[in-house]
Amino acid sequence: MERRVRVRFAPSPTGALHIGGVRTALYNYLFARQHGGDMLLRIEDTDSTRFVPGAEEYILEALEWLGIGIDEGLRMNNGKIEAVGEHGPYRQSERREIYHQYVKQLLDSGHAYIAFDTPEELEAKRAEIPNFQYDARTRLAMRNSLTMPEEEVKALIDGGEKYVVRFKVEPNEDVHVHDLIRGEVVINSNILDDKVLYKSADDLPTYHLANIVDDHLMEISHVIRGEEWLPSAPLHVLLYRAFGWSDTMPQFAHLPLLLKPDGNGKLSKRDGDRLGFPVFPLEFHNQKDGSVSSGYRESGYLPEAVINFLALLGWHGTGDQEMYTMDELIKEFSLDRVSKSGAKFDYEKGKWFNHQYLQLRSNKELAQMFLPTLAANGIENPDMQMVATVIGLTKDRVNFVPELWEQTNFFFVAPTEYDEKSLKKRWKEDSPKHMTELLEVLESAPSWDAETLDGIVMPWIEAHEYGVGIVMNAFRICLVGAARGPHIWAITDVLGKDETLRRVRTALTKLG
RNA sequence: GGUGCUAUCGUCUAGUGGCCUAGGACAACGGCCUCUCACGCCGUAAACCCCGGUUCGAGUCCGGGUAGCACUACCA
Repeated sequence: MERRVRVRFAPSPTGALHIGGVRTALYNYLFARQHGGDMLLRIEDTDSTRFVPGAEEYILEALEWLGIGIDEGLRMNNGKIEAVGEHGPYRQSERREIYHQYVKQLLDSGHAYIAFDTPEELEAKRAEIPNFQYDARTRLAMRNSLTMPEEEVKALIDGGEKYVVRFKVEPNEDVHVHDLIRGEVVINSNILDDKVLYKSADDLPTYHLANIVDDHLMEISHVIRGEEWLPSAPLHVLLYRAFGWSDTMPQFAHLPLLLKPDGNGKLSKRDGDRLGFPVFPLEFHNQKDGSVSSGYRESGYLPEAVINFLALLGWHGTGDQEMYTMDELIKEFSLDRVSKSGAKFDYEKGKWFNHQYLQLRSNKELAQMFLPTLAANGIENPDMQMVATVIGLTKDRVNFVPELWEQTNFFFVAPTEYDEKSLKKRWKEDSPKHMTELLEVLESAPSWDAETLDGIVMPWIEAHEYGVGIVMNAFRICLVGAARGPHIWAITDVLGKDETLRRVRTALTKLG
């Protein structure tokens, strides 16, 4: 009775893919891979009014960047969207005909009915009656096929009257939902309303109907989605039953929500710019309202860092391990180790993860990634060997690739001014004298490498009792422009003899 | 308002009745390293929501309370 594991990620193309959605996709992916099953991607675009152009491409591109592979449905292939699989189409807007027959099935079996109440009428009703709900207690007082003669219903439809199909929820029944994370959840059907399943206005089903029909037809075995869906899970159970699909109903797992780092509530798309960190994987240019939202990729995040960070927001392995590769996650992940409570989004930890993964990347690779930042600072066609070297010297002090510039700028551009604080603390009365003498010592260096320089400079300092700190810090200011940076001989090594001496002379002129 | 879910350091979490004088990580703080700034290393501070019950024994099980969150659309 073991069923092939088939899971799906089914976003709506209503904008950029929220980071919480990314985590849902990730958990689905990990679960599928672990069980040797299939990960499907389906687009749920049944609300034509909320469609945002470019959102679909964005979602697919984001998943591709993160390494969340799609086995079936829609996916990116060389920058183009492709559909793979035998259960298509994978866009709900292209599945109209499929839904028609299932709407009819429910209508014919008496599990659903046609309703003509307009949105305005319903709004008025809700204003008039507190806590109004379209259900077993009220539907007989509304304009629907339960209260109107068959001929009238037909006449209205033929006359082009807009209508919806509602699910007929039987009252007072305890509906059981078995959740893989939360256990048994019981909800009485009285609190469920007769949900709209289909709207004739745009000839499209609503989420609930489309979702159940598609999951059934696509042979989904496990529905792993956000906790916001838990309240409607009983409705879905009832729908499976109405269709006669109870025996193949997928298992449910409702994931804890991602919460705002400050205050309370679930993390929303707006929190990103408000709190100063991205809530989207990629930068998104909303073609509908012209807004631009920052993304993890553009902020300098490595995909593996985002994956690791997200994986641990709501899930934890058996030990104290924090660093996980995707393969390790696939091996270790399990739904019963997913937390039940919501997780506040901790951006600081995300930065730490990126720092860790940055150290794992090769200097050569990082040099390539650093190119745009260099270009932005006027450094074109740099010596890549040299770039890799300076990155090796400084990468352990940054969290993001672009931050490398602050650490390495002096390697590319000689200081034109000198940091005042450093000067005050490290540039002493004797410094000009020391630097002048140092110049001579360096000139006489038989070769230009750390060992040699250290071998002649240190004894010279000692012989005159100048103090290592005093001399070296002044020297550092000449080369860097401030009291910071890697080991001094590492700097001279990259700069070379000519440039090193030139910088000391310049400093001598400027600082006196 | 109704229904549901949840509840361990500031944050993410470990903990499935004795191994818990509650462990790890991020952040914070202190120290070490050192020519500087960092990194790194070492250390410190920091939590079982409350009240009952079960039990020889409860962070862990049960009940109640409280709080937070989600849902309550012809949105997903």
